[in-house]
Amino acid sequence: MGEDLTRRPTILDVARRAGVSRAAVSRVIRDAYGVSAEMRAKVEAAVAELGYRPLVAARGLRSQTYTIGLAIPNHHNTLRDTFFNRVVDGILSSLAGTRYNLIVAPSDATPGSERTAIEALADRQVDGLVAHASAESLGRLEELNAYVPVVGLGVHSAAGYDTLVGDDRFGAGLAVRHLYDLGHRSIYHLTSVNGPHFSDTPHRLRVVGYQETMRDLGLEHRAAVHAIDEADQSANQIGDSAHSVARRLLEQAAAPIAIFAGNDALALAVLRAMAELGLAADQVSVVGYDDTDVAAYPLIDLTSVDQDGHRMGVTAVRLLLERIGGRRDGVRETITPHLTARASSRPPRR
Amino acid sequence: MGEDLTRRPTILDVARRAGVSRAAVSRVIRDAYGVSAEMRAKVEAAVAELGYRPLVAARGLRSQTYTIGLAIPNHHNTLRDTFFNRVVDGILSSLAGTRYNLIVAPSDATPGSERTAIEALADRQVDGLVAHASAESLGRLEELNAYVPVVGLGVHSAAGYDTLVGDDRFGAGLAVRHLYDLGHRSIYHLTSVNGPHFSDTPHRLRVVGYQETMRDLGLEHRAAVHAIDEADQSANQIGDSAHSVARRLLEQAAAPIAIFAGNDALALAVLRAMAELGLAADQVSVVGYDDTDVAAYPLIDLTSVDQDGHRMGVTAVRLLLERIGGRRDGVRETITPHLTARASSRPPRR
DNA sequence: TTGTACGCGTTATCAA
DNA sequence: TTGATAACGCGTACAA
Repeated sequence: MGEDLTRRPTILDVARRAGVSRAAVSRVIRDAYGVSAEMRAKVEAAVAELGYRPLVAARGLRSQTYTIGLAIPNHHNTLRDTFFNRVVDGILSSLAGTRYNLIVAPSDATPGSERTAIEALADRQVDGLVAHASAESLGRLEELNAYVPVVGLGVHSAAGYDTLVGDDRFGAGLAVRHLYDLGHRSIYHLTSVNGPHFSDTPHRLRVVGYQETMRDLGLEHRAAVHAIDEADQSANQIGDSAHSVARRLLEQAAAPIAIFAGNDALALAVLRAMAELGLAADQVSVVGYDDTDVAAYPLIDLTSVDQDGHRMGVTAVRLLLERIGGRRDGVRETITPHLTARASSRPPRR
Repeated sequence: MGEDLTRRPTILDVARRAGVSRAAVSRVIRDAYGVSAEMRAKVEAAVAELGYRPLVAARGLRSQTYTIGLAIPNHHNTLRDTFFNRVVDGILSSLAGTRYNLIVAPSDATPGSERTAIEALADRQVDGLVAHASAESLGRLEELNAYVPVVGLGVHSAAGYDTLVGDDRFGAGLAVRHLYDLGHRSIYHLTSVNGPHFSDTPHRLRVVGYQETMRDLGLEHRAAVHAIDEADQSANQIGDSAHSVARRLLEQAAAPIAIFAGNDALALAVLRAMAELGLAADQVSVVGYDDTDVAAYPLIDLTSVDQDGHRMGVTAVRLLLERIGGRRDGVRETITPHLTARASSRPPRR
């Protein structure tokens, strides 16, 4: 046995072992046309004995890598939402049974980290790229789209590549109408202003949806948006900042009121302030956004709007496979959110 | 401008543009020895104009890929813990400023998914592989370690590769002693039996640590382990199962008691049962494990043992770089956990 | 049905 | 200091 264990076996090792040519091995591996049963048996035996696996890099140099790349943030917030985990779930379930693998490039809050993650995937020749991009990376995604199909998650602006967004205006409407249907008329909105790029962001669109729906319900004169500025705050302080804003709001407004929060973290800050002030759900009703795992936990029981990350993952894969299959033009898909009602929203006490 | 926008620029495109050889461009890119200032300027200009980036696959065929691979589960539990997010944080922070990129291969609960993730990274020639492996993959990691440095996360069994574990026995001791120091003597343990491989798993080691510490404290006759069998349960039912076990425990035991839960999800089930029965922390004190984000949320305020995922990530990178730098033998590193005391643990009411 | 030969983009070696 | 050329592992025309 002249096996060299310090080196990964190559297609040539397999060919020698099986006593055939490299081309023959290649054909068996890819189960291409023109392989006799005898040849197949010999080669497969050699492959198994050596534990041979083709190198994606070498393969990718001539054809595809059969890889889908996903670039997402991995920020550590006080309450981490599970949205991207669900997206990953969706992608994995769609990819199961195909030849494609998923690799994820996570980014942190460091400047340039998001760009690094995106380039890392492009440099590794993914056959399709799904990216959650902030404003700085949108242009680069456009360029990359010339070489590889791109799906932009949460990209609301126009783009030459496929985009996939949750319908935040609609979702905000769901929250407001849910509270309205319960009997609430004093419905406030709590939002988070994160950074200088506030337009076309999910939070901004939820504000718009809130205002539109209040107007449609004839409540525009009672609409009030309270904003938390996350710009110059560290992760741990965000919760505190939201908490103090929520607390002030609760102390000033006359119960019963309802609060639609721009995300679950903000909603939890409200719940905390409520607990401190001894307020119950029929005095202050709260609806969050994202439907994080925490929201479903029985002691929290927070009504929340679900963006359906799983479906986003499934849809992203479908879009990529369409583009890989030949579609040229960019498409925009919208995922309609739905509301999960829980104990935090109740009819107002009379 | 004869630029072909449908193709990624190659090193040859750059060489032609700059009027030099491919080798020269390569040297500038890798800033190797023997490049004149003039040559560097010409090449860098051409690189910038074309937006050239080297292909990792082609590079990897001759040398390294400068890639660290991380294989981790992405399971959707009712309360998702944030441990792996912190590991990613740690890896990213260690890799910042180096040439290395991180790519993650997530696995789901599908049979073979974990193996697929590990192979996907190996097939892509990562220079180092960090993997959270269940029992089925341990052998394969051993094989792969011959070709690429491997770090096994949470691998307690002996192995030829580097392993990195939290000291679960010690962590369990921290929890028990914390409750003991508060004055508790009736200290129970709630654990989760996940699957057939219960030995050498973190949960099993926490049980051992619990029993050892109870013995050291002279409380062995009062030690009692209550187990939840997750084996044939779906993700959503786990919480319910834990909840009913917790509820029975609370109804049968005479308060004040203390419960050390094998993880935060189990601890939250206890908190929920306590809320239903109207029990406070001075009647039932609870300590969890993992220090998830939820634990720190003020309305939950759960005392918990922290595995320090961030440090695990940092350490994993250090181990890999050591191996890449030449170390041959496998090493075992242990991360010492620490306890964060919160409102869920209190001195017992007298 | 099988084998030969070339090319993919890059780096390493050697010569100039 | 630079350039020509041979690898790296694999896929695929083309020839046999």
